[in-house]
Amino acid sequence: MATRYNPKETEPKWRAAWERAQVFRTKSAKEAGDMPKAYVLEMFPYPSGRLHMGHVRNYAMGDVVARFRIANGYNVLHPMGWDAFGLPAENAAIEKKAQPRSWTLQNIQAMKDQFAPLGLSFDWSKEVTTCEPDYYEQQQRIFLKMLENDLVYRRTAKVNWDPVENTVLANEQVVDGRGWRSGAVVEQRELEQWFFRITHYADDLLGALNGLDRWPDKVRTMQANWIGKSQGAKIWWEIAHAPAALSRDKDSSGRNHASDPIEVFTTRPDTLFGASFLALAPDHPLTKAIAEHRPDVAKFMADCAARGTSEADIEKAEKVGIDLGIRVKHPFDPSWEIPVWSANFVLSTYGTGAIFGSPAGDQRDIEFAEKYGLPFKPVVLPPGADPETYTVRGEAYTGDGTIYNSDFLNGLTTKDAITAAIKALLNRQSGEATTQYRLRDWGVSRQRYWGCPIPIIKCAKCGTVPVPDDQLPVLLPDNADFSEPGNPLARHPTWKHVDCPSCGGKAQRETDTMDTFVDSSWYFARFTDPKSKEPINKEEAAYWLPVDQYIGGVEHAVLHLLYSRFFTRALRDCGLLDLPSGEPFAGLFTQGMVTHETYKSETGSWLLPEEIEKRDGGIFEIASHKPVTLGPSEKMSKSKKNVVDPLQIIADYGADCARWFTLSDSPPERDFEWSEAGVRGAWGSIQKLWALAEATPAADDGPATEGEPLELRRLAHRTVRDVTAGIEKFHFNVGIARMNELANALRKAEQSTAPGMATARREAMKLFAQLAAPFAPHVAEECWSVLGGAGMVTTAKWPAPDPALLVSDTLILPVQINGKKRAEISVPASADKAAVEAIAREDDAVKQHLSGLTVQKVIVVPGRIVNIVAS
RNA sequence: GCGGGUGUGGCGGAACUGGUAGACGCACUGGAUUUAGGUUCCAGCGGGCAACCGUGGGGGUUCGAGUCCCUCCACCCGCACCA
Repeated sequence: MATRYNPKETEPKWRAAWERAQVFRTKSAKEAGDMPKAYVLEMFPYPSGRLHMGHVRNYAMGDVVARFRIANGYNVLHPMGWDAFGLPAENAAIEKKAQPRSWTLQNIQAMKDQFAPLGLSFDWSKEVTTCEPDYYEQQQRIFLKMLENDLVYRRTAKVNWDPVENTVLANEQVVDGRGWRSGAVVEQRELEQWFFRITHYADDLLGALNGLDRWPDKVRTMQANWIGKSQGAKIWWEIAHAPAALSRDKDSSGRNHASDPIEVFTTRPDTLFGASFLALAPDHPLTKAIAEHRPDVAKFMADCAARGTSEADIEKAEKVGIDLGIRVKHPFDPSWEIPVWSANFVLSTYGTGAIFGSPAGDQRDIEFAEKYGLPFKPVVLPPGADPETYTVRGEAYTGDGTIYNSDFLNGLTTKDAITAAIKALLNRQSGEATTQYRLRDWGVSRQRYWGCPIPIIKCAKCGTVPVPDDQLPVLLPDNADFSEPGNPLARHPTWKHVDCPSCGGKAQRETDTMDTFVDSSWYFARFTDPKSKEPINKEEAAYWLPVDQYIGGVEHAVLHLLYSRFFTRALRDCGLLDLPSGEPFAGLFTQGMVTHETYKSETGSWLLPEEIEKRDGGIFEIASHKPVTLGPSEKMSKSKKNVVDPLQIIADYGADCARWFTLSDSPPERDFEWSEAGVRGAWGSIQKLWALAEATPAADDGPATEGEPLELRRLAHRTVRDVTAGIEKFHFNVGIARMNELANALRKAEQSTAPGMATARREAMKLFAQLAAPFAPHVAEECWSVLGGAGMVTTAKWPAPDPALLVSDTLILPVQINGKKRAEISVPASADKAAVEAIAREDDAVKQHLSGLTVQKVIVVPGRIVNIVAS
């Protein structure tokens, strides 16, 4: 008699069995012998304290890959850890009067308990927690090593300053020019900040993207755009005339604004003869210098600084500028004087913060020149245009063409003119070829408590002094005061006061902590030996890295992945890591989000999925029986209440069902729509798998070499082939579809009494259990056990399809007449083209369709199709 | 504006290098089992009475196009006054 599969009993049983047998324990490089290795990693979570469906989907995918590799005889590293520093802990500390540390550690424990029932194949002995001293001590060591190697430096930089919170805000925390929490208007402030010299690797980070052939193109493109390489020229414009009031003294950077040339970057030196003006960023040092004696320029600067930087603001912003009263000499004609303006559309953060305007060839320049009546002429003649009549008004021409109106560049193509112009600039020592990047150095200073302390001591006498190695880690004090805004470290009564390691005098600690992106930029290397006394165990890391398969959300496509790629290069060049390529992740997969329908009550408030019911073709609120408005399926979020609690699903249906469902239906890279009906479908699949196993005969009944039994075996082996390929290609949904087909066939086979069918069913069912194991591991173990499989299915050798069973002796071929399918014929697999054609011509349906027609041509594609062309 | 992606039944989606479009699942319909079902099982399920028509629209290459080429449209994502 069939029993119902009960995950509540079965799932804990098998998790305990895996634990006892230590099946997920990773072997070290030494222990592994000649086993192939596979490092499978999902992006580690922030310990919010609450597991959500996105986690389930992410970790279920990684688990399929990891379990598949284990079954294929790989030494697998599949670790888990916690990205545990960051703002939410400080917010909790403020709201709940808890300490960030205890709040975080509680959350970690809670989430560990929530992860447990999923049956994931983690080796918990590799656990890493970034807020623990054993982790951040090593991060401080890395920081100092990078400082030694000139990959870390300090400079003043502009930051978003919240005057109420007394802290720096990340760009993401500035909403419409105001602090996201305080609502205060954010100021731009100059602060001393620590930077990682990521730009040192800009070219390599860009070039090496080509080699990452197991990364999504989308992510590679996004990174390439982010790095933003452009080739062009620097041009030095000699000052012809500067206002008398402009200071003749050198400024702090050693620049004399009244006489030193203005440096400009351009990608279009070919348009130099079309120059109409120079424009400086409003916060360019020269603009500032002028502003000191020109109130109108000072006001212009202030207006620009007050203007929002959001996309919408930029869209609307009109181009405005102000003449600075300076004139510069054209590099190719010193008698030609060009006015220098400051303009709001010039960014101080890109290039040199100064441009030359060539209005006929640039849309921004033409708008600016026309607005202020600055004269200009076209210098690029589009193909086919008449030089006598060609004019440019309103709309710039940015395409290629022939250079004219341009002295020695006349007649050259755009491309040749660029080369010629750069050569001429070099000869006159007024410019040179150069490459610009959009990428900027990574500012890591945060005026925050809950982060990795920067291991630096500031001494009035000795400057910035690294904390000596034997004094690491610089521990966070555990009695931080969050009762006032600002950085608790900076106002802590004792923590920051120390003696200078160099001179022994009174000194102060750096009170900034590191951006949490630093923590996640090297954790994958730490996982290879999380207890190491070195930052990274070089031997283990050399064995395990790069990560063979990394899985996570596409929201990390740029920052996290770029920072990590930088870090592995920096670690390598500091001698801390043996990874010649510098690439941390050989394979990357970015999965989609989990979405759910949204529901709104009559009163307009959002409703939870469990607050509604669907009946009679409508949706109603359970409490009030009133109709509910169905909204689009969106990413699960608390604010829209379209969330489903994984713990509840696991309690109701079991982990296998939740895993199976999140992996079915949608391709993993796309969004996945959670639905109650879908879970029940998955529940049915799990029950069916168990029912089929239980109904499988206990003994063979002779050879299964013909008829239905043979067909079943063929299907089973095709399923092995297709599920294997599905896992390797991340087509989990297709793999599950193939298994459903096998399940349907096994169900049919229960009705058959053909001799050999018991043999075929036993073989097919065991294969099925093995194939299902990475997806639904608990029920697969239970099936394997009832089928009499040896050992555990988790460690059983992954099956290989029998090639003989992947081919048939007879084939069903479609027959087309003039490209339209008219018949199906059955032919021996061994039949040659002529024989297939003969069979096709004999077919009644074919004969009928050919009556009255003359056959022109017959195309036979062996094993595929027959197409008869007739008229 | 630049870059990337997607478009196939009522829905999610299959379809290897061009070769039977709609696998598998959901929803729905009919039937059987059951005291009952949000159970299980069986069957049907793109449109059209049919010839035929159908993979966002239009054109093309081909014996044959969801797949290749041209063009247009819609939606999504990333970046953005980047010189």
